[in-house]
Amino acid sequence: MGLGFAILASLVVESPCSGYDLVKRFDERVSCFWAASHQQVYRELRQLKERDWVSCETVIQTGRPNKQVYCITALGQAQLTEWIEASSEPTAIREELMVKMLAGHLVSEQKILDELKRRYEIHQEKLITLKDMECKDFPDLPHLSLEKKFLYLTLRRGIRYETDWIAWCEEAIQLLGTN
Amino acid sequence: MGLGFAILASLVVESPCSGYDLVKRFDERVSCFWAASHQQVYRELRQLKERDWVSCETVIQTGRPNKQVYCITALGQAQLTEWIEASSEPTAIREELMVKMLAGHLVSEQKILDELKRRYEIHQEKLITLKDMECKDFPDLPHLSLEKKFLYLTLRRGIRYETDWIAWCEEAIQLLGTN
DNA sequence: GGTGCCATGTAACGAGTTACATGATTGG
DNA sequence: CCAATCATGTAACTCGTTACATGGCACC
Repeated sequence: MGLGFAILASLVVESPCSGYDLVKRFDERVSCFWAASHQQVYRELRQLKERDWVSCETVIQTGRPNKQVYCITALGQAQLTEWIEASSEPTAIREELMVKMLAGHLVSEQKILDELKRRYEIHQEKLITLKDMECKDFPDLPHLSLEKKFLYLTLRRGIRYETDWIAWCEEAIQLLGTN
Repeated sequence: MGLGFAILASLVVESPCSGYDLVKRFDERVSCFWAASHQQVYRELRQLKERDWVSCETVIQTGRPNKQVYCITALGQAQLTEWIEASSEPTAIREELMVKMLAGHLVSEQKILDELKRRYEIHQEKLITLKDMECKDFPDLPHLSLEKKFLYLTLRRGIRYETDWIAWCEEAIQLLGTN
C-alpha cells in the first residue's frame, strides 16, 4: 500500500485531482522519494476507490478528454493518519551500480570510469533542478508554515541525496583514476 | 534480473557457495545496497541454474544437512560482464518516511519528532557497524588491489548514505523543534 | 527440554515493469 | 503533417514479501 498512501498524501496536501495530474505531480515533486508509472497510479486509484478511501467525480470537458477527479474521503484520511503514526523501517536500497562495482574488475577500468562520470553528470543535473525548487518555493525560510516545513524537508532530503551521490562519484573517480 | 546479477557478482568475487551462505553474505556485506530474503535467493538460484549461468554440486555433509554448492559458469560470467558494461540508471527511491513527512501535519508534531529520533538512532547504529568494517577490512588504504578498491567503494557508498541520513534527521529535528 | 544455527524449499499474494492500445487537440 | 500534451486504461510478466513447512545438531 506504499503507493496508495503516497497518493492519499498528495491528495491531502494539494487539491483533488485526476490520475493524470497525480502522475505529473509524482514526476515533478514526489519522484525524488517515490516514483510511479501511470499504470501503477491508475490501478492504485481503482483499489482506493473500492475501499472508499477516495471518491471520484467525472468532470466533463470540452476540447479535451473528460477526467475523473479524485478526492480523499474521511475514511481515507483516517487510514492515512493511522499509517503515518505507525513507525517505518528504513527502505532497503537497491543499487545496480553498486552490484556492478562489486565485480567491477571484470570489465575495463575505463568503462567503469565512463559510467561513473555519466552518473556524476546525472546527479549534478538533478541537483540543479532541486536547488532551483528550493530557491523558488522556499525563499523565506524562517517563516514557513508547518505544512511548508514538511514539504521543505522532503526537498532537503532529495538535495542531500543527490549531493551525496556526487561526492561519492568524485571519491570513486579519484580512487580508481590514480593507480 | 537484478538479484540474479548480484548473486553472480558475489559468486565471482568470493568463492562458490550454497544458497544459505549467499543469504548470509547478503545480510552482512551486500545488504547495504541490495537486500534479499532467503526465499528470493533460492528461487533466483533455481532460475540461474535453468539458464546454465551457474552450476551446482551437492556436498554430502555429516552432522549437518547436505548442501548445494553453486558456482558461476563461463556463460554466467560472460552475461554478468555484458550486464556490467551496459550503463545503468539511478534507482528510483522509495522512502516511506518522506511520504509521511509530506502529510506530516496530520499527526502530532511530537509523534513525528519521536519517529525522526528513532530513525536517527537506527542510522547511527548502522553507520557504526559500517565504519567498523572500514577499519577492519581496509586498514591500508593506499595499497589496495583493484578488487579491494571496488569493494571499498561500495562500503564507502554505504557509509556516506548513513551519514547523510543522520545529517538530514538532525536538520529535520532542528527545523521542527524550533517553532 | 528449549533456543538457535544449519539447510532448503513451496504457495499465495502484492507491487512494479513493459508492452500494447486509443483518440482528440494544440503548436510549430 | 508531425510531435507533444491531455487522458485513460488492459494484459502479461517479473520481482519482492509473508506465511507455511521440515528436520537434525549443538549448547545451556
